[in-house]
Amino acid sequence: MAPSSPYNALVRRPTLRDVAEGAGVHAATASRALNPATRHLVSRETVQRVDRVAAALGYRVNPVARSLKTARSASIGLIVPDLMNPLFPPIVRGVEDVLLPIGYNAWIANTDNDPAREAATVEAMRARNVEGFVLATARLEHPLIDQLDAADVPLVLVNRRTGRADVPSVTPDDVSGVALAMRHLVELGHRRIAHLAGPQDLSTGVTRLRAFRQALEDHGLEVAPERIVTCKEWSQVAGAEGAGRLLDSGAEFTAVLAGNDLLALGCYDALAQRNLRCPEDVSVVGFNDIPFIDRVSPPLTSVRIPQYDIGAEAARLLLEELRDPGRHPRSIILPLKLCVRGSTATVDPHRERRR
Amino acid sequence: MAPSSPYNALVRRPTLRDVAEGAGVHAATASRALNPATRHLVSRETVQRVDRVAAALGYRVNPVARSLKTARSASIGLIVPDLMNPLFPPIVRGVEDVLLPIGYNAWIANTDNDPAREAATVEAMRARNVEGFVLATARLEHPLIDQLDAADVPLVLVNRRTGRADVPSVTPDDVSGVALAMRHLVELGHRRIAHLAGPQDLSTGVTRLRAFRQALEDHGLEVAPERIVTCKEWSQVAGAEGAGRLLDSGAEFTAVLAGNDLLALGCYDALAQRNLRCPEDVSVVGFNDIPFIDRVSPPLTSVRIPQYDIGAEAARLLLEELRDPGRHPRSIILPLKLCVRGSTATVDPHRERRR
DNA sequence: CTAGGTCCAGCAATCGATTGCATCGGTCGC
DNA sequence: GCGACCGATGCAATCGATTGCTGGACCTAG
Repeated sequence: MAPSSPYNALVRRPTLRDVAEGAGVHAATASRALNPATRHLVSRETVQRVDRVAAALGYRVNPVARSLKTARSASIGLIVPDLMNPLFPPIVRGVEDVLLPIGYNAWIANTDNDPAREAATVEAMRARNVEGFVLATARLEHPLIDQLDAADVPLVLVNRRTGRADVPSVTPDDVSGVALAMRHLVELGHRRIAHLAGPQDLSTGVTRLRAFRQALEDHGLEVAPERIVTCKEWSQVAGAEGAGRLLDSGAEFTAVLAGNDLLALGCYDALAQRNLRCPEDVSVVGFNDIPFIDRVSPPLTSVRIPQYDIGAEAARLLLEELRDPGRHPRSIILPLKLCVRGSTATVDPHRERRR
Repeated sequence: MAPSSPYNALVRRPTLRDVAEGAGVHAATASRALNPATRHLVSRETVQRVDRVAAALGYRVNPVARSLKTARSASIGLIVPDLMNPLFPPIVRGVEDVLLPIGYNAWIANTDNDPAREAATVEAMRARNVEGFVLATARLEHPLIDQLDAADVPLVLVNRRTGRADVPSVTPDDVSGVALAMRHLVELGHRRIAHLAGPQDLSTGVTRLRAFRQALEDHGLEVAPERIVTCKEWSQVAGAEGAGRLLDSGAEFTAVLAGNDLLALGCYDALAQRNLRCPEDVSVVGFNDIPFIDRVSPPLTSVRIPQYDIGAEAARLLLEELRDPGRHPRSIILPLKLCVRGSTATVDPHRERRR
């Protein structure tokens, strides 16, 4: 159907001009009548007339034109490092469930942990006038975030934070989470506990490691450097590799606190490869309590993070920022709880002596 | 900083006019010089001059303005029913990995299996001039898809299809997949096999059920209606409920073919609740081989779907459609293979007699 | 020497909505 | 009875890029 078709008028999306014409008013008046914020500038009857015509024609504002004019978009960018990590989908849901009902859209993007891809995505979204970002990709050193913050782009970090101070964020209370896990292990009789630490360029990795050390001290246990191994990334493979190093190093321990669930899974692999059993030989605790982690074998004892709430709170925080930009940045720390499952057991005194 | 700040010129994103001015040409010329498709209309030197100025100013085209004018957007919509289902993230990745390198963006959205939310999202995306859709939400009866198709919106369905014929799609070869799974069970000695069927308003649910019946016939086994139970949705809860009905009905069977992995997990739950063991008492086969399903207990034997490839192929198909809209719709069916794991075992002749 | 053609670049309209300012009729207060 | 004000609406510029058309410069062929 050629654009010059006589039926064109019927096919084309109605524009504001069509509505205005139908209602016998100027487009400006129609615009004001349709917009709740400016409706009061237009007489009662005109508003009704315009509304009726708009409904009859099935008029919907063209967001592209509006966005060009207003430099806004009623949408925000939601950037996650890796959608395949089960941690993130629930966060996405939380964000969406808060934003969608009030007419905001969340544009989801995956960076694949690639800063270049992240920069490109953020740039593309900014060019499309997104009004702010929820970022789940923060590193301790994160030039892009510094730059966005400096440019006063509304921003909320989730899960992880950057080294810079005052970017609003919603994060789990990692310190308490580690403390919970450690108390659990100590109560089971473990004294020599190892830590599979996460990447040390991420706040979560650093914070959990620090909290691990602190917990050891709090329980009067020795802080043995050989029981701490750092993994390059939050993945099962890296976890297996790290746990392998730990096991092969000859370090003595009866339990492992893994920096997150994927590392814990990797730890399972390393144990199995060496014919060690969990929890009989080594207890393992994870972090995040990602979906389905209660179904692995053995079911992983893990620190539960309120993933959905993190997303929801982040969305609310961002909306606050959008509504009143001058406001002092606020961060939220959400409480955690420990889910005890089959991967942790009391330490076997016999084995304990042997190892 | 007020918008009238003297530094405004430095702060503001450079526009095409700025570039044109800097290069001493008209904006139209700058536009043509910058656009590869129209570059040939401009003299060599002018192109170079404009390029240089654009680079110096850090000019980037405003996609909103361009989109308003051209009614295109270099982006497509990617609609999934439920991001929390681990099946979908790999598909998303596949789509992104094909589109991003060629300058297309994928706007991801989650419908939460809600047709209203889906319609709203699709409408919002169309209003933003997305050039096409990859839909993972197809139902057999799907008015929205019919409507999009009728409006000649470029469309590719993934994973599921609609009842209407000629919408291009990329789907797994469900029939062969079921055949593989069934042959495996038969080879293990199973003769009485039950099916936890998926929703019958989805092509996957229907196709797999039909293939299940066919496989029974092919192996000369009885098609016993009491061994077929339908689940309302693809979820663990629905699977547990369905398997519960199956187990409590008194139907006799030694193996269950679950319509997908989540149903299989639910089946595990129902078995555990009744103190039945898998695979000793009942073998279970899943479908999709979602991430981590090899880690559950027992590791699930499942039909592997090339999830990433489904996404990638869908993106390629959509690009083809965009490049030459007249073309006849083409669909792709991807081959599957069976991953045999711990949830299936030879049927125990003793138990077989007993049940 | 001129008609016709090619190449290059500018002009101006356009996409669709928003918004500061002007206008106009009418009311109110003095 | 007149200026001030107010409420309602229209006018026109604007956001930033694209593109059909026009026209000038220059070349070539007849």
